[in-house]
Amino acid sequence: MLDLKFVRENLEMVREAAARKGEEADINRFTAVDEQRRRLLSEVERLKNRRNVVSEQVAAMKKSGEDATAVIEEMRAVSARIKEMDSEIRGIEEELQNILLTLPNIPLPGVPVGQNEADNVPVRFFGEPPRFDFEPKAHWDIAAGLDIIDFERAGKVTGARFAFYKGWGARLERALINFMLDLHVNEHGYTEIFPPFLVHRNSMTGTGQLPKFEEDAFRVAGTEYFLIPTAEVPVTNLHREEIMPEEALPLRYAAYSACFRAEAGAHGRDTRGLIRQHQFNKVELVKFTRPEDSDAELESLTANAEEVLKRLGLPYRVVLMCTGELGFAAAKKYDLEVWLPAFNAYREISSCSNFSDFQARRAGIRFRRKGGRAEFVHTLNGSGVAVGRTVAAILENYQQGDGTVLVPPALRPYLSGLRGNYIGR
RNA sequence: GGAGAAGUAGCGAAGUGGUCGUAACGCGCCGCACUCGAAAUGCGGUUGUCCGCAAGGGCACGUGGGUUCGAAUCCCACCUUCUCCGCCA
Repeated sequence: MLDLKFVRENLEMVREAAARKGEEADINRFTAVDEQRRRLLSEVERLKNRRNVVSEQVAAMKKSGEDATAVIEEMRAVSARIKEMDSEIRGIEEELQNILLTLPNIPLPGVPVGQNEADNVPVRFFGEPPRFDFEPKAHWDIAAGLDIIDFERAGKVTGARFAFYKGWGARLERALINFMLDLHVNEHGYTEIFPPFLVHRNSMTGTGQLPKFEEDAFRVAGTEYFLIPTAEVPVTNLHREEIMPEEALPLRYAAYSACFRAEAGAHGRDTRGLIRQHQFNKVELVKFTRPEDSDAELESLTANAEEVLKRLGLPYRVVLMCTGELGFAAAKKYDLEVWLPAFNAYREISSCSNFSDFQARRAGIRFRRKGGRAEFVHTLNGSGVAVGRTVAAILENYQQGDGTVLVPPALRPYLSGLRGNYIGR
């Protein structure tokens, strides 16, 4: 959410920033509602001041035994009018709040202006796409051959876009979660969090998933609980409505969670395999920083996520997202894209974003410098990394001509009982 | 699910219809004094937010309603926490 005063004073910038993100900001309606609110507010405040003054007089009159009936009668009318106006103002303020909640964050300087994927800027590459002396298979075919992931039965039991992991498939998934968490906690200095997988509507609003994107989330019928689309939601909201001392910053959390996404509007895309599931596992990195540190912290967060792919020996590239691809809440974003041989392309496996104070303002997350006023923190997060897509990447990049899959060395300590370093031999 | 208790500033806590939330008091924090320095001590300061060019004013005692000329204080509903009982992985 943007600051009310900031929007009022920078209408053109807000409109432009939204346009560059490919969204529309209804500035005219904002201005109309904002002005109406202020008009009503000064009027009702005058009435309230009168009520306060007169109430004091009533007290004094009663004390000295005077008759206050006339003033009380007058105040009855004033009070009724105040009640009417208060309710009108409440309606106006709700509308204003709803407008503010739908204004997208403003991109940071240095973010390339562009409309779509084509305008993103690759900033660095790691590794080489592997060469095969056989026709490489897609991960779902490899998995079927090894009998380690069962999509068909998941369709029977739950529905499309779900999977059963089985045997070494399940082991591989669990090994990756532990490998990633250990790396971030032991070597990168993050504190491990295991969050709730359901959150209340307020938390979804705090991080920006609501109110605009409700159709992308799963909601538990008859409740205000939502299945989390990412651990970002519970972990960022961990410090909602808090004021922390400056020394507490930066806070760095690493959280495993299952993630649930309705994938509305993705019908027909990535229908096979692990790339786009309704439920997937992810290790998420979340940071709270002082405003002046968020830029550097985004770089280190991205580097931390990259380290996962480096150690697994997976070829990838880092892409700086253009304004049109930033999404609603981000001010700057890098995507890590891993090489998938079956797609003959790089595909997103992590998304690292700086949200500046956008989420902090929505969620009321602040800090106080010594002797200063409370300021909003900056929040950042990034996948460190998506586990299902990592499984896909390992299966495809490490597949062998005989249908087996070599396990990357970094993962072997997490797969006790594996004979000969290959799944399927 | 049943019974009970509680939600006030960064934290603890007082305040039960009208000099008052610039919220007593304590802790913490900031400044000053004392000190070679620190501790201890003393003095002073320290909520947020909104409207307004300003002067000034409004709002907020978990949330939302209600009663009243006037509510932290009375009434209703809801949320959260705690204690006991029941159930339970």
